[in-house]
Amino acid sequence: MQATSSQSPSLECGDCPIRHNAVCARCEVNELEELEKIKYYRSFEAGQTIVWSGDEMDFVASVVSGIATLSQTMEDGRTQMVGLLLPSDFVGRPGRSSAPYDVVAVTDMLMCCFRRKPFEQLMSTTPHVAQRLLEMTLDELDAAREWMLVLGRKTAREKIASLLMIIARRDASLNLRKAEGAMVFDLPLTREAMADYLGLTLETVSRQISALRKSGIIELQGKRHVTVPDFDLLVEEAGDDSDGGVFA
Amino acid sequence: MQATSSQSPSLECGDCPIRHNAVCARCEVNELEELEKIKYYRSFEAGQTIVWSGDEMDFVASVVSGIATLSQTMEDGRTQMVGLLLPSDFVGRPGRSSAPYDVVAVTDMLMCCFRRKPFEQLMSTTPHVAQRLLEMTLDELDAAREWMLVLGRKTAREKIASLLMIIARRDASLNLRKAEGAMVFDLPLTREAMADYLGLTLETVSRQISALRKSGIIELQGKRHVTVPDFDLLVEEAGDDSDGGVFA
DNA sequence: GCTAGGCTTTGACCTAGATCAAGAGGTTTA
DNA sequence: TAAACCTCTTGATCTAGGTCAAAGCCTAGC
Repeated sequence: MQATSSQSPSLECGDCPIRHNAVCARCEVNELEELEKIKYYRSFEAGQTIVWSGDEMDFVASVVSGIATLSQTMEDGRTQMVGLLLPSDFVGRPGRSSAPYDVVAVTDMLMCCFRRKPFEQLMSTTPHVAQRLLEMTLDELDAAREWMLVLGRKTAREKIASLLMIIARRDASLNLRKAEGAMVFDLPLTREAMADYLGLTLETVSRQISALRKSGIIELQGKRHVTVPDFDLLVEEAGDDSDGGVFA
Repeated sequence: MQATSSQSPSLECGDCPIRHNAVCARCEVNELEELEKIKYYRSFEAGQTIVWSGDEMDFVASVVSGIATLSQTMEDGRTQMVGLLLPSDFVGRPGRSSAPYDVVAVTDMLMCCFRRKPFEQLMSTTPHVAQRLLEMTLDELDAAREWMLVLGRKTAREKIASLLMIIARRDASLNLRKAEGAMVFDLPLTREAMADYLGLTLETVSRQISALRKSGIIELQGKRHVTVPDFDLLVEEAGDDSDGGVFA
């Protein structure tokens, strides 16, 4: 972790926006106090690399606000995004000191960090943290496997539709709405980042978005603002039987 | 779980071949006794479907011996394998009753099963089971993400080399050897299963295996018996920087 | 207002891998 | 001994998506 970052003013766990979804979700008041003692906040700017693959990583953290990507790069430059980090998602792995992926802030971010050793210590004494972390990891594993189907078997058009679907669902759940009917949201990713996530080139992403627009599946206001007139049509295009939810 | 299966004679946990790798690896003697009380064995024949996606699944299990695949299928028949289950791997998810994937026995198999409810109960009282399960799930998440790079960005030739590499590594670690120099092993999968894992067609798999043979990267005795004269050359072909290990 | 530098779109062309088709081993059944 | 079935290989052709190239749009800075 070489990136510079600013220290932020402290925040009470009780007021924390991710209090009921993050790794601390299941904690009792006394457990929360233990966490409170060792936590600290860091913020990162859009575009900043938070962790470089291979680096020592002496902390773990929860995303409080903002979005980051997790990605792998081959020697020749080909890159594949392997995860999208949204508020309440957990970064780092207890028991491992070096980072296996690059973590890059897509938007400005605030993270709630814990030094790794004290956190590991705390995990063995407060079962609710470990329980919640297991639950979150199992969800992420499901999401990764869902994505393997997208990468391995879906067409470019289906891939784009799948990504839009996930973003729309996530956005809906964030605003406590249901994923159905007409939906409006912003794309948090550039065309290139979308391509990295979908195993495509940015040109193909651009073409397929245009194609979906021409078919009336989506409407665009500017490059990033999307309207989906009928969510069911989008789901259809994604070729998806699962009524999703892993990312939700 | 509709599949018929035979009940097998009991086995002492102390003599169990996966005792030190499975979900029970960290258990103390007394914890093992608790597990012993609720475990039961089932065996399955090669080709048998162990669980159908969507089915109720009222048990969880460890693979004792044999190999199974985890896969997803779209309505139109496209399928993607999302995991390979080897001895000591865990199947099922505490807290979830319906199976998200098809689980199919590739070889004859023996599984050590636990009814889900008692297992969940036991998990909350014996921290070592939950701890180990978290560790195993994190490893699987890494493996899944490693595979996302293979599916999203590698060429057919690199995909095949990656798969051979994983199988060779796993085989070596099973026989307590190092993955290096000359290696010999059997392919546990048909060309079609390999294609399902790699997001390719079986014809492409066949062609690329022939191509690797012609380049001298591998030698074949029959269809399934493989000799790798120089493991480093294979790793080179896989285009892999990571010195692997996630599957090991 | 003008220019520079990101993003994004679109076009023309090319290629890796899919699809379609035929046949070669091998092994089970009869 | 053959017939029926697998699994696998190889060839011919097609196409989705990649590659290369050129502009179009926006915002930022001057």
